[in-house]
Amino acid sequence: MAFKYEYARPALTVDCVVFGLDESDLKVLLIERDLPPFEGKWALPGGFVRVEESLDDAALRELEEETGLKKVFLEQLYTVGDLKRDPRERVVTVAYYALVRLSSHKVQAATDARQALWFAIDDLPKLAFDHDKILKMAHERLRGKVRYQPIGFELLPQKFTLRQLQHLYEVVLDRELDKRNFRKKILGMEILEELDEVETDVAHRAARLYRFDKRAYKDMTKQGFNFEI
Amino acid sequence: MAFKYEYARPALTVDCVVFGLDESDLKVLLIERDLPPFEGKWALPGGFVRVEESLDDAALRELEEETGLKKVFLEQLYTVGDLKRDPRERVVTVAYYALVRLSSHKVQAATDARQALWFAIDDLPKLAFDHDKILKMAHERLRGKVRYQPIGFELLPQKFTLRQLQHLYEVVLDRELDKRNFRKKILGMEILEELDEVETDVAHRAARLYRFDKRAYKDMTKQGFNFEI
DNA sequence: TTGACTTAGTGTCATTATGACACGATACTT
DNA sequence: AAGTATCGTGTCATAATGACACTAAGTCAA
Repeated sequence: MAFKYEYARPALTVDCVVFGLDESDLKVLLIERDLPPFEGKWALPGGFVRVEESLDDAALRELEEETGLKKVFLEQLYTVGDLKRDPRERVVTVAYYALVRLSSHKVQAATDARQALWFAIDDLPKLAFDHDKILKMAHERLRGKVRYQPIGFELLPQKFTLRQLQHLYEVVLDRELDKRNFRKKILGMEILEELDEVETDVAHRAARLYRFDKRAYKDMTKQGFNFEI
Repeated sequence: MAFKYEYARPALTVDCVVFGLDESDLKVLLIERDLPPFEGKWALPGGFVRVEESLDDAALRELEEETGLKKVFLEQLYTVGDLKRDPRERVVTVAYYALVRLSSHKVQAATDARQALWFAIDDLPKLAFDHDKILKMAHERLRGKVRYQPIGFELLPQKFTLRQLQHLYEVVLDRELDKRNFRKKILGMEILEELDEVETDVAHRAARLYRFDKRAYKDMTKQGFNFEI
């Protein structure tokens, strides 16, 4: 009990909503808590912010400690500070959301977590604290932002087919898109690099692979281009 | 020094970027600090979050204490927690932005502030801490959000002319809009209530007054309507 | 009262963007 | 060789956008 202050201070934590995508669903990574409160319950990965680290660093550190994930796309979401959200004491949490390429990251539980598991967003367990509220906000943010910022690519492998890209938008936006119109629109933006490769290991005609051309996108935004699906 | 914790805790504050609109400019409300650090410098109104109040309440309280403003539109913006942003110690601040009807609120400096003054957004003084960075974020958020959420009305009197509404968008978006197209678009949305009143005290033909019909807007959003300028 | 001045209020048309829609080509499987 | 699954492609009707100019109404000053 070495730190003393004149006025009471809320505890400060970070929590992360980690999204991933597979062939069928949008998924969220949850951990099973290994400590009270809510021991044994599912929760968002997260933990206390250290006094000598930035908020972003805290989120990245907790993510790695509890799930093994590194170098993921991470953006701040919202800060929640309701009075009774933690039964122990006043805790303010800075929530983040992260997007990961599901196929290329192995998750592994570690500190403070018995296990880390992917859940389909339509089939979630009950969550500890007010994490269901945070998760819902993150989902809404993703749905909104994916339409006007090219962040969806963070959910796909670096090389992907147009089918996969369309599938991403269909899953995140939760509605079907017309194949021809989608291809017309996304190719018309000229932000995809067409590769001389096709997908492998499929039992039918293989589709061409593309890569998101970040450079081209940045150049175009400077000239007033707006991404929009 | 009555409060002791096992680990060091950052201090937690709130800061508010308050926007107002007059006949010519978008304005921001700043206070002249009456206490160190940055005593005598201009800054965003804000202050420490009490352990028994929510973040939103803290923002509203600080706003009233330092500027006299009550019952304003307020939304959370971003949480900033860089290590050296406050010279005294680690301070994490939850930033908010507020929109007020400039004409109907008198501002008055109080606690911790020598004075509170409106500054045109293109003619700001140097600010304390990293408040210029926060202000810039708030401005970008406003520019972005005003296009797809009907929050601009918070900057106008309850009864306004289409000229004033168009002027709002021109000032916030920083580009000219075509009068006929603007009127066609906004009236076509059917979210404005046409009043049987015209503006007064103008030295030319008086324009009709309108009022934002929140009820109609809410009903329409439920049916999939999207506001967009 | 009249003429000058200032802003209100209004419609068309060309261009562009959107959204609906179907089929032959290709590659793998049996 | 036939079967099957997905790839990859174009047209057309409809809707949305954006450019553009004049008359009407009211105030003010001579």
